Amino acid sequence: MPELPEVEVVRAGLEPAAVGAVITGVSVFDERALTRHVPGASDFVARLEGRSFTATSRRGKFLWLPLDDGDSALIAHLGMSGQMLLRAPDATAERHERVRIGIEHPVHGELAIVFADQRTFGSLAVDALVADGPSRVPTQVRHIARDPLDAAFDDRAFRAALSRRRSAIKRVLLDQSLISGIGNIYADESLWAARIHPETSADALSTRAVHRLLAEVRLVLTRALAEGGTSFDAQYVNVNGQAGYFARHLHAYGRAGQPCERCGGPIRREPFMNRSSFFCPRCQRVKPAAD
DNA sequence: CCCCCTGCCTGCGGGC
DNA sequence: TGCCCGCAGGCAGGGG
Repeated sequence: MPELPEVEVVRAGLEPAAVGAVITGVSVFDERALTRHVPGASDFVARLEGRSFTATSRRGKFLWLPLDDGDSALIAHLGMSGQMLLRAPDATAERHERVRIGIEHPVHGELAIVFADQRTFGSLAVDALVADGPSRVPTQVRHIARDPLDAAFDDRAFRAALSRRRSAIKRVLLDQSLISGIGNIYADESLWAARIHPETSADALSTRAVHRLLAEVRLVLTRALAEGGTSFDAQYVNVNGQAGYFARHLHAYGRAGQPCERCGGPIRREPFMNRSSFFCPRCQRVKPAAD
């Protein structure tokens, strides 16, 4: 599923092909892929054709490519099953192809950026860039917090925010307005690594436990990125259609009933926010470990 | 502000 | 074999 590492793999894959490329044509096959672009398909197309991409950027699970008008960007959110694929300009349609953006790159020549999405939770848009401190972000990204791999992420402010929250720590990790880029998989993996029960009240975590958790979040995300992300099925692939390899390194997520690799006890699966939490009830206690 | 809930979608696999 | 249903889950928006 596309969380921070997967979106970053896609961003990095688009970068060499997209930056400096001119948009030669845009085809919208399914308007549901433009739910984030309120003015509709014809406006979307008009704002892209003839423009060039000047960069690629990402915050949390949002990625965007600024345009050469200097004031707008193509933004993409992959939802659960969105894919951004680089294809030959005449490549046959993908199974769930929603949008195709033809580009001409000064070095790589003609290419197509294909947005395919089985469950249509993802979408594209052209959005205005607005100031956000020293940087500029699309308006739709303004409310998204910096992610834990961002140098400007404020650990102290995060800890202070946790101390004011009584929600379960896992729920807080999934709140993109507080810390972005973490989804169900990496929340479970980080909590397992930090030995924190997902239902622990955020305000019950010691300063030490918060630091441990942040360190594990960063380790998990960094390792997953190095492995090209987590792929369970065909839903997550990079821009060349290849799966990532981090699934083989998961310690908790998807391992219900299998032995915890730390203590040997069985990993438990529990319903959580209309999905599941995977954790080790023996080494992840509701009370944070006193260390 | 904080918290909680719902709607948005499709494909797959298990159960009968 | 074929049907039904549960499940996967990020995010926006609205109500309390």
